[in-house]
Amino acid sequence: MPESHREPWLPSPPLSESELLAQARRLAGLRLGELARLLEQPVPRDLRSAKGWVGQLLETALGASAGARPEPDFRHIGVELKTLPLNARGEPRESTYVCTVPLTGNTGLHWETAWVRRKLARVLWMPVEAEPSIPLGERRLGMPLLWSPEPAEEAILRQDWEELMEMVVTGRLDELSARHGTWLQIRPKAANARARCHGYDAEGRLTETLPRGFYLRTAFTRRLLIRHYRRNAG
DNA sequence: TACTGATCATTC
DNA sequence: GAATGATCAGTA
Repeated sequence: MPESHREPWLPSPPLSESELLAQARRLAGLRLGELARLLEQPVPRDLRSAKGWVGQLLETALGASAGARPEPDFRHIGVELKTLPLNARGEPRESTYVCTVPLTGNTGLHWETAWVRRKLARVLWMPVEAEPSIPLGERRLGMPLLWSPEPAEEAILRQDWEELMEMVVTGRLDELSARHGTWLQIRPKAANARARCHGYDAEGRLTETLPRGFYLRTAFTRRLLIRHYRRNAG
């Protein structure tokens, strides 16, 4: 993060993990309004019509590749950026979107090559205050965490993924709900409930269905925070 | 009040 | 339309 100056600040993509982490650490403690001012961006009145604003602000500040491409945010170093909205107690307020659920083209798919696994292989978590009572521009960024799943964590994520994808490939889309999965869940991911994409029904026929995404439950990210930020409690 | 299902903005 | 960034908001 630069000292206060008057020229536009245009961060470039980090060349290494350590460079990315160092830059992220410089952002810790900043308020969103301060960061927005450095990047010469307006602060929305609230997030109702700007739900992705915080994440996109951080992408810009850290030099992530913009856009909606299905790639890691920092492609050449294979790191995904995730903001983690925290309540007043320092706990995650929301689940974390991971990626779209592939409803077709899943023949021969394995965990080892699954997009979920690749996305979660290396994540830069950026905690950010998200109490509704705090004006958006006043909310502070927390200390980042560069994270990879531990083997025991990945085993459970894998189990969740395999159970969920088993329902997808057998066409039991009507049974798919957010209630399945220990840490990973599948929920709607669409502009609205009328949105449609292709999937398979139980008879193996192509059908129209609601687009869905993989999400990490707050139980997972809460545990992650405890383990990495509170040694005495972890 | 936690959680699930719904929704918003933008890019490709 | 499908992917990204997520939070909203009704209800169990």
